[in-house]
Amino acid sequence: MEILSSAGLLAGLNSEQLAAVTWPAQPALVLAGAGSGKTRVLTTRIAWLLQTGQASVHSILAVTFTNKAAKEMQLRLSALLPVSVRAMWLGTFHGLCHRFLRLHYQEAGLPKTFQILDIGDQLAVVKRLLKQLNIADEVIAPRSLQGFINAQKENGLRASQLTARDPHERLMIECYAAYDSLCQNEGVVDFAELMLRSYEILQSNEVLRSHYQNRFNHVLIDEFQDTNKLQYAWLKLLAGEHAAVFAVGDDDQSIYRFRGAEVANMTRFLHEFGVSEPIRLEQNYRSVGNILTAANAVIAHNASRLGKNLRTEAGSGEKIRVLQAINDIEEAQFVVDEVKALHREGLNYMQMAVLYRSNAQSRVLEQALFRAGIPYKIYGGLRFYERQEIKHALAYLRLTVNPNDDNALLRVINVPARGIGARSIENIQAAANETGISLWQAATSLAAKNSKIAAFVHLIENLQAQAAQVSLPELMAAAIYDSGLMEHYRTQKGEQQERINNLEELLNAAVAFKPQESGFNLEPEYDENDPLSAVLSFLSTASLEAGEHQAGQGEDALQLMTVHAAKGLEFDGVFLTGLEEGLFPSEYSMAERDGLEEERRLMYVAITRARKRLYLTMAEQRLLHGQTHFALPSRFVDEIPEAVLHYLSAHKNSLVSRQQTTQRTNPFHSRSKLAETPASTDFDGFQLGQNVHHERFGTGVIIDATHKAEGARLTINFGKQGIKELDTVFAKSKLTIIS
DNA sequence: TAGCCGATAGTTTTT
DNA sequence: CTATCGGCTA
Repeated sequence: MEILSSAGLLAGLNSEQLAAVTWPAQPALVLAGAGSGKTRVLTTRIAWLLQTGQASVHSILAVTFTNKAAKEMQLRLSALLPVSVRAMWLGTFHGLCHRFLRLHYQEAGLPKTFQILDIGDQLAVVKRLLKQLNIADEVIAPRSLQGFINAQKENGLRASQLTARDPHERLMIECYAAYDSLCQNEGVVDFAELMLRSYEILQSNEVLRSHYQNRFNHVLIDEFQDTNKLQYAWLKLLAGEHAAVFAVGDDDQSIYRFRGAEVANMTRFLHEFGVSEPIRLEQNYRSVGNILTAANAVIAHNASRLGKNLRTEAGSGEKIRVLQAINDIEEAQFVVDEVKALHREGLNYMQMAVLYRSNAQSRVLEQALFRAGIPYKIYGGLRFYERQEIKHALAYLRLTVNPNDDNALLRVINVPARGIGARSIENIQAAANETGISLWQAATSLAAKNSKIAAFVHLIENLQAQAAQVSLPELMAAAIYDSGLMEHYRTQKGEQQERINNLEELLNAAVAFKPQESGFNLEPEYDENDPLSAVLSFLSTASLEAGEHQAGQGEDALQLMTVHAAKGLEFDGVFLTGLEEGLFPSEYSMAERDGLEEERRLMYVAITRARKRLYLTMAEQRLLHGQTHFALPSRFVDEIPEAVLHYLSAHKNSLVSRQQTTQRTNPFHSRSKLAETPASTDFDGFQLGQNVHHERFGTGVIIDATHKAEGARLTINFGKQGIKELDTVFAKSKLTIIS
């Protein structure tokens, strides 16, 4: 096989990219702007390191956040190099930690068959724990405890390392400790535990630490701005003194602070790894000039940044189309009309996306699209391996490989119903608590007295016997059919066909599953002749790669998703909807410190998704939680230079543009006569939803009003200035109606 | 043990 | 508005 020359590998890179790819074996921080060829730089660097003999596949550690990104890198890498990238430690933080723990389960104090808890499983454990400790939901809400535990773990802190500031916190910490020991007893680990446990082992076990520190001399990280405290510490520990850490990220695209991501890790990296200046990738290969101008202008309003300005060699392109609709329904209709028009012009639906800040906004869009017969695909919602029937089927498998998994037992002991009711389960739990054994052990001891329990025990024992002998698909089939699960869904009334299909799909997945490719079994310890290894891999993959959000691949469909979900994606045409104060930027975020900057980064991410055409839309009125809300256009729209914007009127064939030269004190407020709000009561000359100007507070919208003996009392949302209550008797002279 | 009812809450979510 | 959950009843 011909080996590509180094020159061939590097051909076509721009000077910035070349500098990054061929950076010497020293720490580097690459500031990779949106659409600047980040993945290419990352993969080419790895290929270059390998090809020039600076590194071997064994000495490279490459980390991503998503499975998608990891797969993408693996794919591109194998296209660049004839070597097998299988042996490389390339994967997600959690995937790699998982591999580490499987390899060193003994050092980690875990059973060989330990199982992974996803968020749903974790919540179930937390609920069970609180019940066990007799703590009411009102005292500690399960979700808040779950959040607390995860946040602490992501900060690298165990319960024993925490000090309480108040009694409530002390209780939370006690629960955290109890939770950890519960998980330990049951042989299960949550996502954060995968990381924390790995980190702790590396820290305490010198043999392992020096082994890995010596092994990895190149550590590469993607999306570095999204790392949390623990991930940073883990990387630093693994890298040791000598590894060349190559961190790639974009501080302007840090949008996961609510999940513990710390942008500050970027500056921290510069200091702690002695990097004087980041390498900037500012050449954008995605968007036309006007879109980049908008993105640059918006993000320039943020104070805390490392600084970066995207440029393109493409032309300025079309202007960004802006539309303020009367309400959310009209906004959705506009999107429908434009999507239709673009599709007629030859653009695939797939190449267009409708983005919104929160999932709740999708409904109106969905209805309009459905009515118009436009195929669409919504991202978000339940993923394949999170579905009830799938989790049930997998719980049988989990119980088979790890009978101490109380979670799994409780999930399936009476699904399908086999006469083990609440009181029987209570008996089992009581027996287990008494002697400190697992539910499974308690159940086996109670089987002699209870035939229903005996039947269940027999079912699981039968699966266990098969596990050692039959293949994964056969075991999966046994779990689905012998348990009666399939029969259960077949005989249940209602729309169960979907669940049956999913169970069949699960069987297909088991048949198609290749443990060697699951990314967890690349080490010599993996025994491909041991059926149990395949089952463990399958279960782990199910937890760590919960699958696609929605099926229906291959179909040409319009893409609907939140801005968060759109990160990393790109489309020819993008509709950025719901650009209203309070919604985007969201009200919640504005209460938080630096919350507005995070929202602005989100806006930056949203804008930079578009290649050629970008629409910014907003509604004056929107139905939220069953109530009509009035809002002003998002401040982010005002932050975009007028020169790249093109205002559209809200009516008929939508593309009718408003004269560019129209005096533009505030184009949003020059509402057309046709678009007048439906008759509303008069409040001393004012109306609900009206836009007004106040000499001190600026522009606002009347969101509430009450009649008074004399005049009226108006509640006005002045956006940045806040919501004010004004009395017309006093304020009338200071208020001007502008629409 | 399913099914119904009322109360409740309701940003974003890579693993 | 509307999805979800816990408690209660048939």
